[in-house]
Amino acid sequence: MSGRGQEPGAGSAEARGRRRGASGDKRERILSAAIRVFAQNGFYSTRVSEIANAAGVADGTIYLYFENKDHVLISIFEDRIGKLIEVMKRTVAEATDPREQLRRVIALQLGQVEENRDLAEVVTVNLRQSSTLLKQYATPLFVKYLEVIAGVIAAGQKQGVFRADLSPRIAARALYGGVDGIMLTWALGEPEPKALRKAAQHFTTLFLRGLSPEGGPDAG
Amino acid sequence: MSGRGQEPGAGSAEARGRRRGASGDKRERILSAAIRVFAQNGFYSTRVSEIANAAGVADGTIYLYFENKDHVLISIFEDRIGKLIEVMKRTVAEATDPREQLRRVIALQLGQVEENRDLAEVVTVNLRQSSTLLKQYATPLFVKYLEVIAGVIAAGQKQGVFRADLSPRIAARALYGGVDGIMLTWALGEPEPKALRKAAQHFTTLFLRGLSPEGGPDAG
DNA sequence: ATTCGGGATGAATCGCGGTTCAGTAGGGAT
DNA sequence: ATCCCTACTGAACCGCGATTCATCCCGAAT
Repeated sequence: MSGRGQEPGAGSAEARGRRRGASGDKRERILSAAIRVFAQNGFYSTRVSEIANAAGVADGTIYLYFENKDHVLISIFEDRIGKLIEVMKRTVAEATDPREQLRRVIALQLGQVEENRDLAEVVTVNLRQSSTLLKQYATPLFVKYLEVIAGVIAAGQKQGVFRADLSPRIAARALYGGVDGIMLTWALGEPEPKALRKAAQHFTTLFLRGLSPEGGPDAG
Repeated sequence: MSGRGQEPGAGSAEARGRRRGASGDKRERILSAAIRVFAQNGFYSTRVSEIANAAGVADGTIYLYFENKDHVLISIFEDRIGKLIEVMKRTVAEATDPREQLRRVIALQLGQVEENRDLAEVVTVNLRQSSTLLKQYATPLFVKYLEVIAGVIAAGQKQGVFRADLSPRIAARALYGGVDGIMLTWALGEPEPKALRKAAQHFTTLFLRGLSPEGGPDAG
């Protein structure tokens, strides 16, 4: 929030790879450690020293790379979710049939999650922490996400492959909610990856069927 | 967590209505004040003194009725969500057609929420706070909720009004997730009650259509 | 009128943990 | 070999806020 923050390694030194081996990726190490411990304990129950410990750095080092504890979480959103949205846009662009696009979106999302259970937990759980600051950063990303989905649905409606009497934005929320609900129960519960894939399968079927205009059956 | 906690007013005195007017409902006053401020600031950002202030009692009074701050939140879940589940069971029992049952469940839930936006925010946001303690109390309730829904869906499948190739439990999660997603965006966003009702309408349509076995169209 | 008992009060306590910053270390330049 | 520069360290600081408890208050009982 202040105005300091010249992160180390931002200068020319970093570019030519300084220090032991671990120097350049310290920020990254901290972020991924933070994901791990936030997933484990939740944001508020996590001590900065725990993040430092998990990352193998000193407490103070965190503050060389992040303004404060809040910004560690914020950076997780910006880095990881931002990337996810980009990937999602690209994935959508790879197909033309809106049904196929939705299938891919769901698969992508739950697939990502499968590889990174901790990130899933951080996202589903901590997106909701109500600090005004976090809302401020998370909400725009969330909206952007919804817009991508809603866009696909609207396009499908225009093409006539989806029923037109549903609001794309509401349907997008439902899609988000469904995926999120599945992620949540998976993140909290049984770690079997099979379960997740099956759930994705069923949910896709359910959702596409829900959007289908007439008697046209559909499945993933 | 210890073993003290003889809450005041638990004895005979309370039964015959003691003290000013406000005595017997103090616990209730605290709970509803807590819902208000938790919704506003989130659990962790809320000071106990803020709850006390909002309830019009002294800080220490909170501890006459609740073991600690955690238990205030836990009590909200037990009181409010427990009641919601009871009401839901009764609502389900009022209808026989599974489709109608689901319609009512969705309407009930979003209806409740409409009357009590703060509770909605507390539930959607704080159910996820990751303190082990909270999980311990919230998860069983959550499971119970899912079981009610899954039961309705399974019954519908047996009767042949829902497609049988979807796991009732997964569908239940999707229902939960969808409702939750709608609640979330509503709680965070525009306060128009119209929007919520419309969303409920659309979601019901989407979901029932998704469950429909053949070309049988369906709507709420 | 006085005493009794328990609910209510809220200022003081006390531990916790985010943040700081004086000091360390090590690589490069000379 | 020495100096310099900067990333890094981690012990100490300090404010915050949950919790406590000595005290007050008020209705009831006698």
